[in-house]
Amino acid sequence: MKKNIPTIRDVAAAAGVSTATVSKYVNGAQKFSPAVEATIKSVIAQLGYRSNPLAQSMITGRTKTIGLSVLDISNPHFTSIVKGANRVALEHGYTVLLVDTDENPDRERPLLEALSRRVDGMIVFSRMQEQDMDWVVQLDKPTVYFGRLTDLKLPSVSSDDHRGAYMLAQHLVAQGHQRIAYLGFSRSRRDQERLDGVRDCLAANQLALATFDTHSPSALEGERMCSPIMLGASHPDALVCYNDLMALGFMKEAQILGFRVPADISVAGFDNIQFGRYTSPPLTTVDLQSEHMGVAAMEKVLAIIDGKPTKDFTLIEPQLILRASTVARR
Amino acid sequence: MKKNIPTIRDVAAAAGVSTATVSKYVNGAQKFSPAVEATIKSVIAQLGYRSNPLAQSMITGRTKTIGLSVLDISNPHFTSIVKGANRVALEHGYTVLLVDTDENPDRERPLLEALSRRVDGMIVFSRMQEQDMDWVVQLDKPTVYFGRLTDLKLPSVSSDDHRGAYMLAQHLVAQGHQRIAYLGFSRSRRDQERLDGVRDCLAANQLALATFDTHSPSALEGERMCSPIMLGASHPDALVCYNDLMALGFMKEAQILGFRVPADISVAGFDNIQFGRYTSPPLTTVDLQSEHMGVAAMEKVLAIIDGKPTKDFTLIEPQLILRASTVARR
DNA sequence: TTGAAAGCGCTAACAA
DNA sequence: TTGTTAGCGCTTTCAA
Repeated sequence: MKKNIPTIRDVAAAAGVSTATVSKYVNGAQKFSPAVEATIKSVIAQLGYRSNPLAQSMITGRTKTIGLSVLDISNPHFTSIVKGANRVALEHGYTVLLVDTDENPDRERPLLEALSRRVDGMIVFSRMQEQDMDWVVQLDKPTVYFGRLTDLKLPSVSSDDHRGAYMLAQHLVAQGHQRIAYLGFSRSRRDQERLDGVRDCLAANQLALATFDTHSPSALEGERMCSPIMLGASHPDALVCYNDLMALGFMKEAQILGFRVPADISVAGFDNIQFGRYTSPPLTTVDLQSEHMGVAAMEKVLAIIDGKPTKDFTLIEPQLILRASTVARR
Repeated sequence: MKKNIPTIRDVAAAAGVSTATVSKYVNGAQKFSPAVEATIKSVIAQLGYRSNPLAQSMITGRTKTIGLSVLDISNPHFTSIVKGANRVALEHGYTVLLVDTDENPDRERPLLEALSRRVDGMIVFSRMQEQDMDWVVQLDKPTVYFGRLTDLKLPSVSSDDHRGAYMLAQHLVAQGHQRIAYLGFSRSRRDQERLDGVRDCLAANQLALATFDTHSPSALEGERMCSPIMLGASHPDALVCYNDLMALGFMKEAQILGFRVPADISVAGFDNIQFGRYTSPPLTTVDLQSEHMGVAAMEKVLAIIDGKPTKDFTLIEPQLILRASTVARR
């Protein structure tokens, strides 16, 4: 079953032309005499020749591949990002080299360093501190970063987490909630923005904020933190979770503990993952436009590669999605 | 900011040795005199040299990359497959080149043909008919296929859908359900197996099966099909859905229509996606071991590449996950 | 243990 | 329009 894959030389020989001519024909680089064109065409068809992208890439330095690094593909937020980015890549004739760092920061650097040599550009979602990421810039490869950057000179795409959080908190306050709590994930960069957004809004309304933290941005952590939050002397009347996964876990556990959502406690999250629609009650959330973020990031990195103009920073507007997991208190 | 990336020649020159020596050193191909080894080592560190994987690949013909093609990355079933496959790949020093065909069969062939030249092996989840896939074999690239194959000579990994469906049906029958229906997705290969599994079990129990079909394996389709199923002269007392997404959509819509799950109708799906735990009621399902399928497929393709022995066909045992969306009728 | 030399399959000047 | 030639950065005989 071993086939001897035909090379450009085989085609050239069989067609009685030079390899350069075949190369130009394959790349549609110019016009040819009808005779030559016909011969080459038929020889290629007959031999089943296809150019070797590796050899091609080595010379041109372009791989038509974009590296995309995410923290955990099984989190629907990242899945949507991949979905959006992949669609745009495909439309432009690129493929996506996926890297799932599995929430393991130690993996990121070696993985990305290796990646950078095999792709034309990269899109990076990282949990590293900004000051620890200078090496990414040194990689000297068009790279788009997810999130806000203060010093690092990298183009980026970010959701407006502070704004989204503020909007959500504003809504909870307007609904008459008095004892609002935040269940965060402090290892994330975005956690602080969300926390600040909620806190700023509550402060403006003379309300205090209780905070809790988790070890991972997962439903299981939401479940685990439920009893500490709910079974104290008094419990919050509204809980903002770092993301929808946590909110899902929390709601489930709260119901097991005998609490009613939203009667006893309103619950909300971030991301607007599709599954928030299918819980009972459906989940109020801040739509960070994950898929759009993926689209924007891919468009940006492709623009950079093509030398087209593009903004250094793209901020994506969040949207508040109101569902039945939050309810007016008066 | 343009850095002149050092090549093996730069290293050789700076170290006063030949490129061949550097190459051997980098690949740890043999022993060296301490002096040479030390020099090369320090020069490499100083120049920040890293070998160009493209050039390397062109010569060796190995890219350390596995292509993985799925139908829709936003379906958690596929997400889990990717997760499992990616983990194994990483452990073996490989990366995953992801292809999301977006449930578009026309895309598969060109995408896979292009992919095949850039990877050492492929793992393919397809919606194409077996007889239309001979070209995959012709690609002459180690390829593992997801699903059962009758004629095509390709190693494969499959869930035992018939078995899982039978188990689920058996359970529903044992619970005393009399009017069981199946909400399928006939475009999928696996649909027939699941349908047969349910039907075989019901036939063995002298029970009839009503069937319905959908256009896509999605929650939205589950929602859409709810009224046709529930608002006829009589409705089923149990519904088996093609997958969990459909079941989630169906349950939500049924509740909106005023039905209680499982009191009015038991509902079950396939895949055991993590979100089935967070609905009310939580979803009974057949765990097809998606992540394990990804692991098995990646292990298989790597084994083939390494020339290690591996079975042509791996069948993965399903597991019935009982939750509150199904209930005894007597 | 080390190096010289011949490519891998292709592209990119430049000439013809 | 077509061909010649010189590599891209690396590995791999084979000889020293």
